[in-house]
Amino acid sequence: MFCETNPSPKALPLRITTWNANSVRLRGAILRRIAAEIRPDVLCLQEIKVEDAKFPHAMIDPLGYPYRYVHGQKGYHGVAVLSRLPLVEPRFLKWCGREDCRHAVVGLPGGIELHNLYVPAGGDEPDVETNPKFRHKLDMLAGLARHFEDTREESRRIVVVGDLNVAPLETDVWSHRQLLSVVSHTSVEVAALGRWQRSHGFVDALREVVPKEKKLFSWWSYRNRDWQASDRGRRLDHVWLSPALAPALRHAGITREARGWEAPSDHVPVTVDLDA
DNA sequence: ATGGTAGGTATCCTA
Repeated sequence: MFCETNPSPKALPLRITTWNANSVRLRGAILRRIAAEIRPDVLCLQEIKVEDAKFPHAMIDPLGYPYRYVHGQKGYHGVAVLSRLPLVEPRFLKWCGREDCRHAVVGLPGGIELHNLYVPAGGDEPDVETNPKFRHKLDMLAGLARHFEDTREESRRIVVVGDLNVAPLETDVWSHRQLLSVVSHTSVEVAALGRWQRSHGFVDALREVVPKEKKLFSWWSYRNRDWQASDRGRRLDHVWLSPALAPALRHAGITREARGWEAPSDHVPVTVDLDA
């Protein structure tokens, strides 16, 4: 369905990868492998866990990403965009009246608007009355839905990427039944994510390519002895395309083996190819 | 039902 039309005679091949690095300063070796083996044109990072002034630019200089937008803070959260292509009007958005660095927006050549997001994990208890982190997560998802609904414009060519910290489908977790009351897969979160997705008619790029019946994960906890053997994963990292951009989708995939690389993040890279 | 590991930071918080 996504190969029927060529949206532009001068379509630009564009590979975008999203990855929750879980501390960018510890991931030099993995960043080198992503640059060499996945070779994205644009690499979106979440949980860089570093303030802008201490971002490891020297470590990234050899990788061929001269255009960078860093939106970080000390210790927690933080997002960054590394690009081979110029970034147009890079900026950040704030949510829930907080100073958290969770959302960067950059323009790419061809009029593409790229949103790089880190949604709160939400703590342990899926109860907004007792757990302020869960309330924050639902508030941010609701705020994003409102924002994209209020600014909806069918011609906008939008890519939303990031760690959205919700696994929406039954096959996005290792056990739907056992995770129904575990934060990331509760019905209230899935509904909130769905409202945001529908607010702008976003297409879930990975599920355009991988059938919904097939299990698909992008995160495996550090707390399992053997992530590969137990395979208790979840799909928390996503790429969405606006309706105007969805026909440009050519491929999408998850670099599962990166979970087994030396000194891994608990998340692996998720990549899409567009003819944009 | 529980605890398991990793990262930032400076004593526990977050995931």
